[in-house]
Amino acid sequence: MYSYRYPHPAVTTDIVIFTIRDGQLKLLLIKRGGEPHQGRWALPGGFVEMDEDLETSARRELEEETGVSGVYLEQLYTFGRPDRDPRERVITVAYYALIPSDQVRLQAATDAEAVGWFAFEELPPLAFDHDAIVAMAHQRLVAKLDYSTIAFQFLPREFTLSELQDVYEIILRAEVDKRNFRKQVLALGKLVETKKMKRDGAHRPARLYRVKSPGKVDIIK
Amino acid sequence: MYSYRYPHPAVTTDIVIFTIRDGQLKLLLIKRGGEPHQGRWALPGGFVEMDEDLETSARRELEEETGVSGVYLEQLYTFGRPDRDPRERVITVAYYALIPSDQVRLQAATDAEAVGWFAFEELPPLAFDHDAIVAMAHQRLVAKLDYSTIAFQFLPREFTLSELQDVYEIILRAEVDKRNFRKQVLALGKLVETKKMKRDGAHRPARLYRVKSPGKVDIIK
DNA sequence: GCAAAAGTGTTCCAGATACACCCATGT
DNA sequence: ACATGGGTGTATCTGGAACACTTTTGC
Repeated sequence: MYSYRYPHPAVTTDIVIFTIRDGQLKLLLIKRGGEPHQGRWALPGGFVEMDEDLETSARRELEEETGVSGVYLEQLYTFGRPDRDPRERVITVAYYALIPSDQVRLQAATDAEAVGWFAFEELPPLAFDHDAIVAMAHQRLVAKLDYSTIAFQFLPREFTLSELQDVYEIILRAEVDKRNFRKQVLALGKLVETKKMKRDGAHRPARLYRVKSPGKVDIIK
Repeated sequence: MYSYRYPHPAVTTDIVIFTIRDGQLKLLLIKRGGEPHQGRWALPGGFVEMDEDLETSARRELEEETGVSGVYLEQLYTFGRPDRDPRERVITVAYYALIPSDQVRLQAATDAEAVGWFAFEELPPLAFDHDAIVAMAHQRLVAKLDYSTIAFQFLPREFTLSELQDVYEIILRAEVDKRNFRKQVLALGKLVETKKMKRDGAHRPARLYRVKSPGKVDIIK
């Protein structure tokens, strides 16, 4: 037992994990195994341990659910309405993560019945206030697409410009002009072309590019 | 005594309170009355009560220190390094607030030796990791100046365009072209002119304006 | 009448937008 | 040979930047 002179809230981290798969923006949810909201889908997350940093806690949860590490992770917002969890006062520091589309391999989740990727457009009802967290994460993602190089984080180490354009079109839900897109993205000077080409069908092969400083997200406006 | 099966961190809110006074960007600090960091300057803040929302907690601290309410307040970031407070694990949800320059009247602080406004450019050494919090708040403020109407929050109900321009010049530490500034700010359609003029010296009186929706901060880009 | 801040338009430039055809490949 | 996605350049538009003089007041 741990005792304090004043009441202390519980603190958790929850993570909105985005990826792009099958031409859709998807996010990872786990089915809750216990009460409250048993059987409902929820964001992966858990209690912050006393000797770990908030971001460390989020990365730990992320790795437990997806097996991935070293991906882009950013603190989103802290949610603390007193009634957001019926058990006790729980304040959650929400993060969001972007997983390259080739690194998606789910783990057997420890404390959840099931894990699944859901299209952002077709989410099931979520536990707690997780719909508000997801909404804010999506808003942040869309905003950052515009003024940062965050989109690169969805792609594998080497990728074609068309694949990069797809990321933008899927997230923005809008078509992008190919010539302008290539001009602008190359003008950023953040990409280098490789000597490799990608061949995947009855058409001209596409040049593969990679990011000059992978993992780094730059502000570009 | 309050007991838990697992250890719980303490949670506080700290507030970076900005105002503009004497042609300078200033922020409010309190001198710590107790250990740790006794006698050092620190951000106002305190423990979150179990039945209050995080923003409510921040507003309560704000009102205790400055007597102001109803001002702009926004969550900034949550800081939770395990060693940021030597007493126990303390996670702080940082907010920042903007006080109109005519509403500054300090209260007798309850748990602090002294309270004072400091120019942002000449801050004393701060307690805990408060320098990092202040740096992030300033960065956010500068960024928001560019793509939102946040600057209006520094001004009284009625103000001149020159006063508004001063806010930008002080925060950006750069001169702004008067004609372009007025053109752009009026084109936003967020201001209405009043019939009043401000007379304050041996020069032409200035038209007073007010914000169409005070309290509201719009994204403008 | 002079000092001091308020108020006012136009030109220029750069970056964003719109737009259509040829290329390399697999079948 | 044809279907498929890859790759490329120019003209136009628009919003931002630069820039100087007249007006109204208090003393």
